[in-house]
Amino acid sequence: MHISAKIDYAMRALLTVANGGDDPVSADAISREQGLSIKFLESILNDLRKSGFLQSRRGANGGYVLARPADSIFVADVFRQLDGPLAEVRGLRPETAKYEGAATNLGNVWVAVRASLRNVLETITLADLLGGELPTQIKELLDTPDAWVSR
Amino acid sequence: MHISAKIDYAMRALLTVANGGDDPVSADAISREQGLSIKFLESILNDLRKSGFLQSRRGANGGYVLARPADSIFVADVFRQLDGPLAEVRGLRPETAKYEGAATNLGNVWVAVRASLRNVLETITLADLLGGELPTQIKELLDTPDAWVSR
DNA sequence: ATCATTCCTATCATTTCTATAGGGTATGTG
DNA sequence: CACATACCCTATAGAAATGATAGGAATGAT
Repeated sequence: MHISAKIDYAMRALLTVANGGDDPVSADAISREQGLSIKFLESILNDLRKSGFLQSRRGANGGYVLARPADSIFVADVFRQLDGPLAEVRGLRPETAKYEGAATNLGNVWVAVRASLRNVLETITLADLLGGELPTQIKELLDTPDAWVSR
Repeated sequence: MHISAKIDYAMRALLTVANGGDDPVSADAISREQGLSIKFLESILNDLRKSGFLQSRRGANGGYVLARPADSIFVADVFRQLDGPLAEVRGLRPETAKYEGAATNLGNVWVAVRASLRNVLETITLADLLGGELPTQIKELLDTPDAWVSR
């Protein structure tokens, strides 16, 4: 799974905005705090606004605030709006890919992949990430030291 | 997560070959059974051979056989050889991406994503898929009807 | 007015993805 | 030995995605 720069930047931008509370946070401020290219960031902020995650205010002292509470924005929501479905096979939904002969059961793998991604991405909110308290089953995933090493 | 045509075709090819037992299965036969473009398939079969999954035999009655037992080839192995690491963020390993300020905890999400992918892809073998019996925790993932609908 | 800031459109270089083409090479069979 | 079969290698290429950059228009606060 390739997690794109776009999603990574979008999450960082959302967290920075959420961290600012009710005060608008400007693109420039986000760009500086997170070290992101301003122009690329601008286009992502625009996507986030159009997707209903952010509200913007123009002019002096303008910037962005969350359009919804931080505990109602799940990581999965951001993925779906900016990158499309969590899991696709050759551009198809996992459950729609049909297989013949020896590959009959392969579809089950792709559906299981999607289900396991959902278990992570649909349970974590912006508020969780700001507070540093992740859901129990995520903590369990991270508690095995094995989770932190490359294979 | 985009599961590429390459991985999809590779899995289907491996399963078809595995299904043939000790008899070599030709690229042409795989292409016909699975409905895959012959030339693209050939290049994938070559990758699979170089990666140590397949053994090839040239000439009449040639084709491919598994180079290792079907119960020792995990889906994750195929991903890693053909597509690289299971999860990457901007081309980096999940645990190496560092985050500042409000995004401090974001890295945990990516590590959790990888861990959950491992729970699926590192537990399913070619033999499981041929036999139609998947590991218990995968069955549990698939048993909820929810797993089969799009979001 | 002026300045800060978002918003819009266009462009673009690079890489990845999904192939296709053509011929070279090895091997088993008759 | 000839021949058919089938893998093997290199090169090319169109399309899409990725990760930006540029310039200026619109808006809002003071």
